[in-house]
Amino acid sequence: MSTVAKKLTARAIAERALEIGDAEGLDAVTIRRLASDLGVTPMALYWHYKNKEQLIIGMADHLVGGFAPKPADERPWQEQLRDLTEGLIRTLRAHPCAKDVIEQIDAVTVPSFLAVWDHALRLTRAAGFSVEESCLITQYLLHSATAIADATAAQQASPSGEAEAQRVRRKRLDLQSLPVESYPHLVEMAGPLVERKDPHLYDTFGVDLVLSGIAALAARR
Amino acid sequence: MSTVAKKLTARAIAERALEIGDAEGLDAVTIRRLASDLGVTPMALYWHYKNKEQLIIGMADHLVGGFAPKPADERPWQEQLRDLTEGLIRTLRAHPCAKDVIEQIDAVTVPSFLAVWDHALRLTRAAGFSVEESCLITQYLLHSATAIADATAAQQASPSGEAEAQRVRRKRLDLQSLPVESYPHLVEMAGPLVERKDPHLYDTFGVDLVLSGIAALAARR
DNA sequence: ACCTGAACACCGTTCAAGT
DNA sequence: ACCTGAACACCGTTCAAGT
Repeated sequence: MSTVAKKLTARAIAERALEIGDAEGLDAVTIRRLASDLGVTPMALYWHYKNKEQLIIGMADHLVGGFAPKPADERPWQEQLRDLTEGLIRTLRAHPCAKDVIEQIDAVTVPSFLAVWDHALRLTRAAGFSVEESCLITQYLLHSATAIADATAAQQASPSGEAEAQRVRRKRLDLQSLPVESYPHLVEMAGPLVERKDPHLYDTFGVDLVLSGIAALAARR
Repeated sequence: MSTVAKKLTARAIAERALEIGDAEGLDAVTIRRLASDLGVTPMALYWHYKNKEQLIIGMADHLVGGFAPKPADERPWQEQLRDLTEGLIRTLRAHPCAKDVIEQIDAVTVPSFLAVWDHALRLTRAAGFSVEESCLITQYLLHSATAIADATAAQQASPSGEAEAQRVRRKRLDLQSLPVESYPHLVEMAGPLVERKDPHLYDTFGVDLVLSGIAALAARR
């Protein structure tokens, strides 16, 4: 698999793990599979990561490592927070397995994410929210960004990509064959519910949804 | 383990799986462990669920089966949507493993969830949103409700509950020992970020956050 | 219809040993 | 410092067979 015999480093391992996860799903990222791809013994990986949890943290770190929030400036916090959110979404969207990676770990353990989070906290504090409220809002923001990025990410091929398309068709048929009198809206909206989402709608409408909620609460204090 | 030798049904299996998941985390829910708890061979479960994915769907179904949305009434959609959201949160909060269960499957495959979803779609349509927008909003609502419920759920004991408390203390110390000049807010807010959340704050502020975002977008169309 | 037994092809991880 | 080999204690799942 590895022709050049690249040097085995924590970074190289995380990169290969992300490639596998993006192409075949996070479930395919296995210590043994990863080692075999890297032309090495499974145990070799334990030198660089103490266990699989640390490896996934490494994946997350490499994932958001590509994103650095702009430094603080003089614009209103709303604009800066939108910038941050959109940047995060763009970064996460580059990796189909981003959502699964983020879900499996605690964001607070990811080194490269600390700067993003601190920045977000500064903005919500500047908006007038309390400490507890800021914690809630920033966690909520991460959640929402992840969901938005995932809904429009490049198609993730569980097995072959063709099998995935098959599953989508199956699910739409399941929805459409539901009793119309019980679930009128599900039947009517089966297509949009199940198919790949329009990135533009999510980038504008989705981000608006999240940020205008925050703005509304900031305005009423 | 089982003294009464209860009849083995899909329902009994899902219930036991939820008990294990709530007490020890979803990772502890294993076909073999579950079978042993039920006093039966692992293969016996395959009669009732075709594979593990179907079992987890069964768990989700049993989870939200305890919640039925109130029938449509004449109140404004905002109030009805808030009712729905709060009901969903209360239901999910009863199970510490609810979040992990929901994350592992597609909500559209959970029978008992279809009624909830159809109801939510009706309300967003009534609010004037388009088909695509309604899909986005209802998925977003499920996500947010799950996150809110999880943040305030009964403590989930990974190993013993004591080990979990240990992890929390560790993480707070990690945050507090970060360089203050680089991450001033993380250091300052280490406690609130890492500790169990105040249910009241999440129930009011958190739900407000989500619903006021929806209301704001509805108002501007 | 409902369950068992044995087997297959995997996992993550430990521990001692090599270089 | 960095990697290997062998072993342990698990997984989910299939398939044939029992009642």
